[in-house]
Amino acid sequence: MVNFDHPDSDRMKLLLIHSDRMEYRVTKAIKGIAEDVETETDSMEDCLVVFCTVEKSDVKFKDEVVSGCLREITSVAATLKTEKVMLYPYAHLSSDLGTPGDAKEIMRALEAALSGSALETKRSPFGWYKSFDLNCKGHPLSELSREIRPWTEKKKAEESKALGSEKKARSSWYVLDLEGELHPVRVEKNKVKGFDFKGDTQLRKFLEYEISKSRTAKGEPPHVKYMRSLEIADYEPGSDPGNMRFYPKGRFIKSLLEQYVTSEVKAYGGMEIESPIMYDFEHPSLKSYLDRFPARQYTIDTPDKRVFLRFAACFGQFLMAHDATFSYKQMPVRLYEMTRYSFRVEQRGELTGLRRLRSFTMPDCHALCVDMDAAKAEMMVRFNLSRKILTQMDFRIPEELQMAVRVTRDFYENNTEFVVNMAREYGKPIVVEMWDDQFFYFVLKYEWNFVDGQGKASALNTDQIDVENGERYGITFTDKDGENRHPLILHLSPSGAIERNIYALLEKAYLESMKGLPPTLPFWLSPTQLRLIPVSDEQLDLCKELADRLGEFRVDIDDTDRTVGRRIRDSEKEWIPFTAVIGDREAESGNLTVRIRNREKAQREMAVEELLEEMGRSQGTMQRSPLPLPRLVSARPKFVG
RNA sequence: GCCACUGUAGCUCAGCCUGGUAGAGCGUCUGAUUCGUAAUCAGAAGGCCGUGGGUCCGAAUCCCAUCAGUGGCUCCA
Repeated sequence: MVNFDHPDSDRMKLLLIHSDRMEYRVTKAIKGIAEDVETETDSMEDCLVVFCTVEKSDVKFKDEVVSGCLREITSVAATLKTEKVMLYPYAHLSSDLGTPGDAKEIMRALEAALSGSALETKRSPFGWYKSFDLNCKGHPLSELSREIRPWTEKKKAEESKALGSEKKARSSWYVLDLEGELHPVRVEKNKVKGFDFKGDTQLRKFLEYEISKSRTAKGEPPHVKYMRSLEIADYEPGSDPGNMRFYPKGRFIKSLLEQYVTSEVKAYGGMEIESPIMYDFEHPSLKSYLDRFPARQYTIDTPDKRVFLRFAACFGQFLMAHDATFSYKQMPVRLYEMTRYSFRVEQRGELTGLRRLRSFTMPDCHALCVDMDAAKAEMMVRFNLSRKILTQMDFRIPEELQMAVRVTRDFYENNTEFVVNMAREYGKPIVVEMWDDQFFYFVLKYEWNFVDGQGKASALNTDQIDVENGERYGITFTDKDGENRHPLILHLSPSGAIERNIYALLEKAYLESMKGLPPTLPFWLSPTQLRLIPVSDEQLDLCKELADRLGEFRVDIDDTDRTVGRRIRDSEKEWIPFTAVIGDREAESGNLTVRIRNREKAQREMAVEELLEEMGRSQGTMQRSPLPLPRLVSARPKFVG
């Protein structure tokens, strides 16, 4: 389905002949479409004759087609060392012609463009039957055909336009401390200078990653092995790179995270909606938005049009907001969607494991605000929402995440107090990247970044103050004075991509293991929370009873025909937080001997009630969900190795 | 997207340099074992050597292309 090029029929076709002499004579006008002619005959010597056919779909991308043709013709002419070109409209290269009117327009534009270059150009008239004499030089390059793909041309043009604006985006880097002092930072020998990090190596590493491009990575990131050995996710060679498969345990973890984030955003006041994943390239609002960015969308052909896959929920929510009626009294209006999926065609070299994907699941919550004061106040509400969500996912804030604010100089100078206050709320110094001009649709965005063991930084949450799209999408609200105004829009992803949360959790576990602690997942996300191991078949029924009694948690039973030691090992390799061996002793006493992961060789005898309490404390108030796999380990397929 | 490296059994890898019958451990299956906190024993099955071309009497091995993965660069709405 995914297809970057037009189908074969959707191409401007050129046939190029390197000729000693070309001469034509008009014979009969075709009624209704013939151009006026000044001369009935014309000729050219030692030239490149270009037969051109304008196809139906070229019409949508006239400029791109003309510039593509110009590029091809001038390049061929240069190769052949000729400076003369004869354009010859030739309908017979296509079975899907454009209209004569469009064809004439494109032909004329092409003629003008060629004349504007160094080439001497003639064109035979459009809409006439003609006779012609043409000889061909006959050398290997004297007969060539070219196809101009308007879609590709358009993409190239968009890319260069957007990349151009990115290149111009010059920025300065600072660390903002809690006293509100802005410390300019610079790079010397791959080390960041200008601020005393006072042992906050993660913040220092983050800055080094951001501005000094220093990379300490060796080998693949550790989460890749974990994601496979824990049967969470895996590469899918049958898809496009960056599109992963999720095994039952991975789907389960992802699903719990999705449910949790959604429940928090709803509690904050986000109205959950659902929007299409694909959008029309030719929709005017979308078009000008896309022009802002390099073309990194998946595109697909529908039976009737060419569409792109969304890269966030912006379009769906903005188009919905455009048609909604609301006033300052209902604001801020908060729209929310857990996008499964958003798509970005990230560069091949940037795709590793779960850190960055081409299809990903991202919560996206927009708040429509009446003015800048309201936007700033709302941003702080969401700031705390993000903090709660990421804290519950087990990230320690501010220690484990590094905050960066990207802001225009103008906005910073007028809102210094606001930014300083954000740093204070965050609880430690933050990185500030300041642009001299506004290149994107927002004047301020912040994000919290996770720095992994290899020193690579990835943004988790982010929120932005968007000053453009209210107008671009024609979103309006009625203000107190009865006037219609465009809202400011906040773009929040309170957790960032869910897949990236899993990446960060796994990398965090690896960092723990480097300190000599067993790697773990948060209790509430562990697919199995308690494993029961019957010493022999005789205890299997007792295990089933116990599993039922502990049924508010996810309990499974390793009934395989292996030694106890081996089953303990398997349980530890699965990172199961609680493991209990059930033998005659337990059958008699009614108590459990529980092995607790994440504590130094903790092995305790406890009553069932005690264990329930202990697990209840670990669970807290977090989402619960039943076991995603058969309760008996012997009944499970193995998905990886 | 660019440069480099890698691709052999479900998994991890040896074999490739120097072309000539495809190997190990783990996992799986079968049998034995009913076991007390990180690997019970024995046997068997399992391979278009990523894919497509080329060179050669002969290719896992040499050459080209392509796909996939990894590192670096670039990039990250």
